[in-house]
Amino acid sequence: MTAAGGDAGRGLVHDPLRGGTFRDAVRGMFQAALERLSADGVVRIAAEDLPGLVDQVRETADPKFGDYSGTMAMALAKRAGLKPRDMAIEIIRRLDGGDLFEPPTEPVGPGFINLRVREDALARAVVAALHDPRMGVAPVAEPETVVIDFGGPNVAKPMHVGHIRSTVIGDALARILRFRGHRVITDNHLGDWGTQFGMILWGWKHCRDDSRFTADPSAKPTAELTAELARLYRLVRKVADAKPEELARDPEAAALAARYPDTGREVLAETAKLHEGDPENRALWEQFMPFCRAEIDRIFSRLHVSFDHALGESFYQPMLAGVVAELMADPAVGARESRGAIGIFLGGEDAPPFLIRKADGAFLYSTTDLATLKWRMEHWKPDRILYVVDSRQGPHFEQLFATAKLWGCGDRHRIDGVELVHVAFGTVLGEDGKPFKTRAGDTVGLEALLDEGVERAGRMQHAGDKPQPADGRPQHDGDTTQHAAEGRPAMDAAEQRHVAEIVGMGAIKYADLSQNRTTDYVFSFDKMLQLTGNTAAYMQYAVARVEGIFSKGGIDRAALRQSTQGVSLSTPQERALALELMRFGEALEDVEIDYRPNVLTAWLYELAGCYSSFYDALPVLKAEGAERDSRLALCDLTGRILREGLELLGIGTVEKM
RNA sequence: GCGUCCGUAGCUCAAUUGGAUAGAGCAUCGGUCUUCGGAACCGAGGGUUGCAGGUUCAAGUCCUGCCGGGCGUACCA
Repeated sequence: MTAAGGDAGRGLVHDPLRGGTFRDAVRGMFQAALERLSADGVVRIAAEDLPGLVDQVRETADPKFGDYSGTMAMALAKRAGLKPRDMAIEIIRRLDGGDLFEPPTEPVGPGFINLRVREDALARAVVAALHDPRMGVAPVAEPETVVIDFGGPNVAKPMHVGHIRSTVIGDALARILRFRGHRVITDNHLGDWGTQFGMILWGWKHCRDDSRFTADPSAKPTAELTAELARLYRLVRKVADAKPEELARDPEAAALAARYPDTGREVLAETAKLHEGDPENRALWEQFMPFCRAEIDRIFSRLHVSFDHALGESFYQPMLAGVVAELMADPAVGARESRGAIGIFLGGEDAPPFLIRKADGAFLYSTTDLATLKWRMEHWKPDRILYVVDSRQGPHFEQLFATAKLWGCGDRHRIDGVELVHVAFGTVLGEDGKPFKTRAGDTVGLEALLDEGVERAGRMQHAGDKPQPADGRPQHDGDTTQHAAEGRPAMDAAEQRHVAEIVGMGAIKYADLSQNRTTDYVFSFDKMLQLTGNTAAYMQYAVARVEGIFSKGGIDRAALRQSTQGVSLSTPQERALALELMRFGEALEDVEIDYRPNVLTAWLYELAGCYSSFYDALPVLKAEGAERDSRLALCDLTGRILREGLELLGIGTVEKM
């Protein structure tokens, strides 16, 4: 028997008491009803149409319509020559809600079939989740090996605010897929072999500032060398581009451009020499690389992002010539010479070919990506590879994937089954609505953003939340405790710094993750660092309130989680909270469908909102008996799920803030 | 030119991929404040979803045309 719809199709349990979702249970019910409908001859439904119809089960737009809704009656009606409403009635007649749902009554509007979860079923599901270390979310039935390629900064090139997207989105997807039960392999595909290194080599040779480097640069602290390399990169880039308006603003670059008019070509020559194994360039590269990697590690570690592997472009360098030879020898691919370069003509003669070797003999991004793909196929045998990369590289990935399928990447049988996905994200725009240029020198640096986020979070801790006193005392005077808002727990300076780091970092990550990854967004310091409203701080605050209840009440949470006592959901706030808690698994499933972390942020915001309303309306510690225990159980589960949900986004939580 | 993505409230963004009355945050205005933490809660105002057609039970979403913009378009990554 095959179930349909979402994970149900992969044989997951439908029972919300055993890690299934209510949504899957509803889908299972509709599937059975539709099969009966077809058997009874009301309307013929082909087996292959069933999943699509059953997937039309979703949560309702408004609680007044119940909790879940099926819309397939309206689509089916025409085929059967029935009115949508009559078709809905035929379906309802065959729908068995079991002991999970209120018996459906009659269709609403043009033919919506609405279902409401029974209160006792919801309460039992909450208790089951309370007892479950995974909080009611079962792992996927068929785990896959998923390689996620993200981060991938260019070394020796300073990171700016546009660089956090790949890192933050990729890290969140890795965590979520792992929690879902997949075997996830993360790889930081560092740009350590490209043209930017040619710029640095040229700069090192022509305009290195010796006052910053006396004898042996490797004796210098990491920060000094990397800062000088960054300076050289920015400078040489301007000289090589030789744009009059840029040179007009930078006398040093202008002077160099006048002295070395052929810098652009020379930079490419330095790159080519490095690739050919020129001893001097190779030695410099080896000298710089540990510092560059240390610098990158430092930033990623501050972001709490780690990778299973960091195999940069240089790692694949020895394989590139072989890849090109293979592609040329393979008639299925037909790579050939054109205008001195070597390319693959995927779209016929008219469309631009996929170039894999330049006329000067140097290899390209595309060559490295093909070698990388082959290496990953051989060593990791993935079912899926996700590339979390800027959407502007869409055409590159189309060509890459098309070539990979033609070529086979060393395993022609296997490649057909591998899902290659460009998880594209939009561009970060400046306040003027134009993209931040990686190449423009004056963008907001990533580290400055992180520092400012932490600083603002720190200031918030000292902000008096009551209205300003009449005597106009300054609100922020640097004092760490005296003017803290009443009711806030006391913290020492070290704790405060820790909290500020978590909250500040969370705000920045959340600001990015909460938007649809595919749309461009306008970067705003203030928006990025906001701490009220729909922000990570809102969820972190809800967690801290949960913690506050348990510490103030001296509650034994371990005992609470083993309690066999049921919960009661008699108020609207308790019911709404409970229902939201049970949708954790649905949210995670939906994230994976399109690799969209903002589905999770939106749901977490809903959940935290339900908790805040619950918290505001109903006493917990001051409630009595079974009611108190029931509410404590809801608090515990909410705290755990919020914490886990944030963790899956790479965002930390604190017990006090 | 061709390809591609986009245009939603004053601002920044959502919208379960064709579903019900297009939702949030910020900003504005009003209320909650002797009860577990006010980074909170409750409420109000604010929209011809760029424009014009079309498809159907149903369109911000799909199709056509126009207007405006982003990005890409052979040896950067």
